[in-house]
Amino acid sequence: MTTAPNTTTPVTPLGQGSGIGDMVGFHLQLAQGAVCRHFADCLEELRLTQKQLLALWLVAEYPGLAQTGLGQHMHMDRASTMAIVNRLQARGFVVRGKSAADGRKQSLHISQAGAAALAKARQAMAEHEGWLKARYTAKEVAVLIELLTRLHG
Amino acid sequence: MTTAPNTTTPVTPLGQGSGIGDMVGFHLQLAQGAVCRHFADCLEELRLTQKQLLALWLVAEYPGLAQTGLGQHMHMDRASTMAIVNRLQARGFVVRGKSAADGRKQSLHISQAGAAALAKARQAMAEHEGWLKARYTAKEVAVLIELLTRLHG
DNA sequence: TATTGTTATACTCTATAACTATA
DNA sequence: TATAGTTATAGAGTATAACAATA
Repeated sequence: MTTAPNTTTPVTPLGQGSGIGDMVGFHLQLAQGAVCRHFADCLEELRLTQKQLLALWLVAEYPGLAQTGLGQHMHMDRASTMAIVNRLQARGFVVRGKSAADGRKQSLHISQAGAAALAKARQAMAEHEGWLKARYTAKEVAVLIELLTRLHG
Repeated sequence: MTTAPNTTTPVTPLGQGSGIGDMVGFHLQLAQGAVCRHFADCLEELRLTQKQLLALWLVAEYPGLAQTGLGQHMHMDRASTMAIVNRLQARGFVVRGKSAADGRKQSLHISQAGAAALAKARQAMAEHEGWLKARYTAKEVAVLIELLTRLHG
């Protein structure tokens, strides 16, 4: 037995019928998905994902950062951090060195090629963030960032 | 040549030095990651991911929904939707039928086991959302949902 | 021709476990 | 003992391409 077709079903992203629209988690998930897709379009040429660019950016900002430190900044465990750094290193964007003070730790640095890629990525990021922020006022952007920071800060 | 160790590097999630903290996309990514991890903890017993629960919930809310319709609600393409529905079907939570009106379309329905799992998931979701919303006032929750809806709506 | 579902394939991210080395 | 890195492995999600069935 089949029911009526749903060609007339309204495509309201998250309906209010059963409280599904009241779940912040679902809204966050869909918003992140939309932003991630647009990010991928903007950085298609550089072939950098959100995670990869964030890692590259952080290594540039904190020269000599260890992998565990990078993982703490990005809220990732050791194995996940390894995977990201491996990809950046394979493309020659990041250099692994030994920490002078603690032999167990890595000392991550951005390479010349990495710095060049980061510079290009920053331009693409500006376009991407412009698209994102176009739907907000400056004050709303600040509010959104503050509210999101309460979740990951 | 190695640089100084970074044991003293402050773990400020997104520093302000190079504008990285001004990127909404990064904040969104980290927030979604944190929420996703807590979601996984709360729904560990049911072994349902955010995507799987959202799909199950939508099928329950729109009986007879086709896979393309489900994909539109969740902003996913056909192949990605297939993967989600396959997992739900493999666990007996969702039933595939043929649409009576359009032979090309599926007619998705929730099963009895799926409804039971959804009921349990709703309780776990309440705990999860409570944890999430504990850091906001009711008005802030409404603002956050509205701002996120502008991204995926 | 266009749409829907399907399969195959590949890549990214995530996580766990076990191992090595260093503290 | 604890920490940092590494490797192997597995699962989830995402995406593209090609194909069959139906409109």
